[in-house]
Amino acid sequence: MLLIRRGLEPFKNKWALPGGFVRVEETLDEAARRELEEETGLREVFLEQLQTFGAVKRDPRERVVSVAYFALVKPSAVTGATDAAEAKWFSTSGVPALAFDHAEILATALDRLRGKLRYQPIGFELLPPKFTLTQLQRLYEAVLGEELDKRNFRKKVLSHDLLVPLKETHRDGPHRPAQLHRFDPAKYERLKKKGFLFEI
Amino acid sequence: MLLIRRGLEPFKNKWALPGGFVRVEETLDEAARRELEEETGLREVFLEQLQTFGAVKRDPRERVVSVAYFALVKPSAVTGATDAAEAKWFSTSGVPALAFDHAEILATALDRLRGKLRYQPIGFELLPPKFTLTQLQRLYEAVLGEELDKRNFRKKVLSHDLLVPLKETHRDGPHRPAQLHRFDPAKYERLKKKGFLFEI
DNA sequence: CCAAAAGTGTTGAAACTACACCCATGG
DNA sequence: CCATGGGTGTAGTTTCAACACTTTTGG
Repeated sequence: MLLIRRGLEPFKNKWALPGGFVRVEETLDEAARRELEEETGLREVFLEQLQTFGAVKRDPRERVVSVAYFALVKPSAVTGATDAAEAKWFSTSGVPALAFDHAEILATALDRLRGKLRYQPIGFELLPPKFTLTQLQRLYEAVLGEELDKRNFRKKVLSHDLLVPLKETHRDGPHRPAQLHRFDPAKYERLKKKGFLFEI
Repeated sequence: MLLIRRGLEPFKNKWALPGGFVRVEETLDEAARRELEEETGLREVFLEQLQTFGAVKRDPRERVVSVAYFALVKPSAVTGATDAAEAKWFSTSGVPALAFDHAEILATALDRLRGKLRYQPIGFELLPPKFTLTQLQRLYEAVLGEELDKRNFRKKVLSHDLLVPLKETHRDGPHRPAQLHRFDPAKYERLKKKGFLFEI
């Protein structure tokens, strides 16, 4: 996940989720996209409203209600040109103490991601356009936090008839090169809309 | 669903979802519970944040962001003493035109309810403490909008080992009386917390 | 005795789990 | 030639869907 180090009080020098204020003339979704682009330079990523946090004292200065969003972003795609003073990618296992109630927000986001991954094909947002089945499996294992059986995983994924094998292979070290795949865009969109039937 | 008829402009005399403003010294959840109690007199019901709606012109007067909640309430439990000038229960099939973007909010809530019903035991919030398996099945059919096979439904529900058959029966017309059941509270709470494993 | 809802089992198909070996390559 | 990850098939078990008749009661 992408965190920024706060430059101002309160919680000065603590890590926090990136965020900002909604403008009067933009929707919540637009505000989230704008902030994300300011932080990462990325557009056109998966972005979804997570939940709204409204505990009374969550900001010690005054009452603040935050509408949290979560985006799925490939770290490799972030070119480094960020808005914030200091921004850094963290893995789910090595999260530092966070400012405000951001730890709670993060936990909620992870729960949601794990839940969604099981019945929606959102994992693919995190992969490059061409990928190997092993990369896809590693992604699922990272998010779900458990190991998956290689043969069963492949059977399941391929049974959805969503992946197109490419003519290219991915060479990576002293072993047999891996078949590259991409999504069938039409089928992918249909599944994403309907939401249904993924489950690994 | 419970709708109220608006007494003031804008959308005067249109039906709308019940709602109100969050106070500075209360959380969002507290505000939702307070409003619900003012409308229906009910406390201790299932209540969950749905989503936050923030389109720019959703209220023609000024910019308003609404944090929508949905509650599961037995209409029979509402004693009639409501806050609003006119309140009425509607079925999902006979919804009138709604004020603001409330039709969108309602559609979102129904989607969520249908989704949740499949993997969380929330349907039970809508039943009396003692109920028959047929009542439970009717509830699932109403929410999911499809007919279910009686034998398969019973097998599935009973397999969760969540229901306790009572000594009483439910007499209701010229036919065999139905066995009444209640939930095993401990198992029910555990399932509700964990969320997992329901699926009909 | 009749109408109406309650209650109950089986079978074939499909999906899931567990599991072990050969393949192609770079060094 | 060897170490490394890529790739493949099967069998036993479990779960799912489809389907029809008997039971108990009130009128």
